[in-house]
Amino acid sequence: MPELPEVETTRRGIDAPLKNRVVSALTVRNARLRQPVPPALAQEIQGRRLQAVRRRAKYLLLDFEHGSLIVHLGMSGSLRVVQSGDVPEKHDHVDVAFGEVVLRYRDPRRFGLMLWQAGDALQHPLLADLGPEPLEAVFDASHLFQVFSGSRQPVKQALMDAKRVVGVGNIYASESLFRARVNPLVPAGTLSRRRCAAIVAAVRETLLAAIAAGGSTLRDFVGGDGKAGYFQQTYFVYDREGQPCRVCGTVVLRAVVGQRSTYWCPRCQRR
DNA sequence: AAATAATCCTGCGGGC
DNA sequence: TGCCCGCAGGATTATT
Repeated sequence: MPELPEVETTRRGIDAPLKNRVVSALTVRNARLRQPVPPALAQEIQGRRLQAVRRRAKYLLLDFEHGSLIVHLGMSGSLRVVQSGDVPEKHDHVDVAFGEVVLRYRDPRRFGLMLWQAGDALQHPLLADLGPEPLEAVFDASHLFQVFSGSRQPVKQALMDAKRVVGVGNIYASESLFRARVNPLVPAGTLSRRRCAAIVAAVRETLLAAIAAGGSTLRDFVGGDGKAGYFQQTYFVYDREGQPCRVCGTVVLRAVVGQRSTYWCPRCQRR
């Protein structure tokens, strides 16, 4: 499911082929996403030139000079660049045509979003209150220590809270805590600054490794026919309940924390 | 105020 | 084999 690395890989995949092209048409086959695709979207973007594709958290921002098309892939969304004339399939809900080149949005579960924000995209209510980007310098041990202080939430859950830091979803929360050797059930507020530093480093490593893996195993975002944007990775603990830890061989455990499956190695992550 | 539950939706795997 | 059930997951909203 698209976590930050998949979204970033998507951004890189679609930016080059679409940048500086002018929108010729918008086709909405099914507007019923998590929120409806705005009826006025076509008139906002038609005839306008795409300046760049940015990412904030797991949102993609397709910037035009007067505003941005905000896209979220939800659980099952993907974007790919196809040729006009390529026949859409069942869950291909939206096409943004740039002449012969078409950005095609597919989302079987329709948890995704496609919205318009005039002016500065970061002012949109969904984006305005987000925490720092995990790959930027403001996300550091002091920040994490500060936003964890006083919290009795399990650190795994706290790490997934977008007000504290964005872009750490369920898979990479477990993976990052494994790398940091921190037990996911430990209350966030009890972690020392030093252990917060370990988590910060681990989050960065985990996300960067996943982005690199996405880059290297990239299923073409342009043309082709595969599942755009998803890449399979080898995980340390995620979805490995009952299997041996890749580091020490101890059986990986699973628990539900804040309604989400959480995986860890009880030996590598003792506290 | 903070923790927990429910919600949106479809595909898929397991059990019978 | 086929059907039903439950689960998965991101992020918001409602409820306790």
